Order: sequence, then C-alpha cells, then structure tokens
Amino acid sequence: MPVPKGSTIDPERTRAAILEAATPILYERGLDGVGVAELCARIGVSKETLYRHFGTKDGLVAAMLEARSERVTRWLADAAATAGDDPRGQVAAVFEALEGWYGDPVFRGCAMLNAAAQHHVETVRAITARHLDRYLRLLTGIAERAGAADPHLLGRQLLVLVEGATVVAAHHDPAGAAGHARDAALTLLSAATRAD
Amino acid sequence: MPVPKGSTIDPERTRAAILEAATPILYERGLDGVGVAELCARIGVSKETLYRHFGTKDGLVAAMLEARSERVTRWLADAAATAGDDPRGQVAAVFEALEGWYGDPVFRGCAMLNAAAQHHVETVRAITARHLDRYLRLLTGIAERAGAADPHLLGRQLLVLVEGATVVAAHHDPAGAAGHARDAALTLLSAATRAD
DNA sequence: TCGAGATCGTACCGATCGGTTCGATCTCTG
DNA sequence: CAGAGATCGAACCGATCGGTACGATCTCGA
Repeated sequence: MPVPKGSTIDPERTRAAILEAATPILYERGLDGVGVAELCARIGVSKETLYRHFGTKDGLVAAMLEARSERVTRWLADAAATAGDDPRGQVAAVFEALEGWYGDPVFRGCAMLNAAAQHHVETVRAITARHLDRYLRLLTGIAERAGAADPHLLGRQLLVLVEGATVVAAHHDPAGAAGHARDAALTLLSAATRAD
Repeated sequence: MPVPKGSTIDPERTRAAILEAATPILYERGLDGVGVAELCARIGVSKETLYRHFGTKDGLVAAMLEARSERVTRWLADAAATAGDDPRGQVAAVFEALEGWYGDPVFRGCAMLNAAAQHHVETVRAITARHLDRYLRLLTGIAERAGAADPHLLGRQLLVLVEGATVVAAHHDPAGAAGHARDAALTLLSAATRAD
C-alpha cells in the first residue's frame, strides 16, 4: 500500500509515490500516449489527489522530468567515478554505462528529448536544455581533468557523442551505438591530449 | 491555385500539393500539435479530399516522412558532392550544410526523430530507422572513398556525430553544435586514415 | 452538351481528453 | 471522541479529436 489514506501521515510521501509510479509509465507510452485517467488508475491514486499535488498534467510532467534529469546525470557521474582518476577510463565508463542502458528492454531514448519533441511547451524545453547543460558540465569536467588542450571543446564534442549515441541506439542500432561512440570519444581524447 | 477543382486535371497533383503544404505545418507544430481540421483549413483542402488521398492521418504522416527523408538525404549527399573528391572537404561540407539548417528559424530538429518520439506507431518507427540507414549509407560511402581503415566503423561514428549534432542544435546550442561535430569528425577521419 | 469524377463546405458522430466537483471514507491529532 | 484533512471513486463538463456523410459545385472528356 504505497499511498495510504490518512491525513497527517505523509503529505509529501504521496507526491513522491505518484512521481515514482508515473515515471516509467509516461516514459514507456509517451507523455500524450496515456491519459490522466488511465495514469491514475495504474498508479492507484485518484485524479483529485494527483491534481492537488501537481496542479496540472504538465506540472506532473515537469516534476518528473526534472527529477529524472537529476537522477540520470548523477547515475552517469557515478559511473565515471568508478574509473578513479584515469581520464580514459572515465570516458569509457560513461559509454559503457550508456551501453547497459541501451540494452534495457524498456529503453526508449532520452526521456527529456522525447518530451521536448512531443510537448512544445516552453517549460519542457527549458528542462531539456538544463538537462543537456548538466551533461555538458559533467563531460567538460572529465575533459578538464584529462588535461585536454581545449576542455570546453572536448566537452561539447563528448556531449554530441553521448546524445548521438542515445538517438542512434533508440532508433537504429541499440547494440553498437555506445561502442562506436566510445571509440570515437577515446580517439578525440587522445587527439586533445596529445597536442599539449 | 495549387489545388484545382476539376476531375481529370490531376489526380496526382492534388496529392503532391497536400503533401507539400502539410509538411512544414506538421514539422513546426508536431504531428499531434495540429488537428486534421485545422491542417486542411491551412492547406486549403477539404477533409474529404485529404482522406481520399491518404486514407488516414497516419497515412499522410507516413507519406510526408518518407518524402522528407529522401529529400533531406539527397540534399546532404548533394552538399557532400560539391566538395569534389576531397574526403575531408566532403565531411566538412556535410556539417556546414547542417550548420545552415540549424540556423534556420524554422529548425526544430530531425522530423523523423521527432515523429518517432511522438507517434509510437510501428510504421513511423520503421521510417525513422530507414532514414538513419540512408544517412549511414551516405556517411559510410564517404568513409570508404576517404580510405578509412575501417570505413564501416567510421561511417557509424559519423552517424552518431550527425545525429548528436542535430539533437544538441535543436535543444541546446544551435550555433556551435555543427562546428564541434565537424571538428570531431575531421579528427576521427584523420585518425582513421593515418593508421593504414 | 452531358455525365463522370474530384472537390468543397459543413454538419455530424462517437470517443477521448484534461480538469472539476462531491459525498463517502479513512487516519491521524488534539 | 470529535474534527481536520487527505484520499477515493465516480459522475460530470466542455473541448477537441479523427473520421464520415452529403448535397452542391466545378472541370474535364466523350
């Protein structure tokens, strides 16, 4: 019973439970692919409760995208951290983590990019842009610590590779995209560090 | 008067006119962002005519995506061809053509990727996959003629860069994405040809 | 000139959508 | 025990959606 009925038990827990349960459903079916009524039914919550916590369907969508962006970025940063201080190892770890994600049967591409492609609302586009900013910060940090000649350029190149790999994996080659992108990233890293 | 009323005048011309007029509208607003009624009003055609030619809204969408995929691939191939036999010039030409596209105020990312993110219908996903196949053939051809050690690998890496640049341009950095991807592509090309 | 066929404009259909409302029910606190 | 507040479930609302039907109009070939 993830969402109890009491009053003062957990004003906040209900919201978190809704968010957690709604995320995979909206990701799998698409933002417009599932109505609020069905969503509530599958979550096990009434429409009134959902609307009291999020005000609107877009409010729920924004909250879940924001949470997902933070979560996936942290996950990727953790993956890089497992490689210790080795820059090449960190880059390889990022793409190997992505490879695992691409192989997941529920993988449907980047949730933020999908959302931005569907919902032309400004708030969603802003969340997507912020998400790419988070990725860029992470990748630029790796490039800096690797001693790249131009870490900002390498960071942006890595961002293109990460996003490109995700797109290609989602729509063309789930098995190979991460490996090809990783090889490219390591080549770019070598070129960027050989020059200094 | 793009859509005359007569009977035997042009059974096929009407269909082409609908397709041409509907494409930019569906691209700008999204497949689900504009209803059939409004679409017909803006095209200047009746719903009956549209449905007789395409059967269903999905039919229209599929026809327009297929046409757009062929058209944009041909456009990119032409851009590469302007660089003559120089492989580096061909790669650079591809990304500079993309840069011009990204700068277009109506640029909204890749129409096929957007469509696949919205419409979870199998036919749309198939068209998107075929589209990436077209891109891959084009890029692998360039890699082969450049004498890359592993042209299939380089082709797939270039595909990741092209798609990644398009995504980043659409959602984060319209001005810089193409340039960064081009630099990365030329670095990969150098590495792939230096080895042999 | 006449009829076949393409098109128009509009009305219409059933379904679904996001969102609201309300009475009943439950749980905790005072 | 009493009441405040959160939740439920179901009904309800207006809008919009994709798709169909129909009579009127137009253009062509025979």
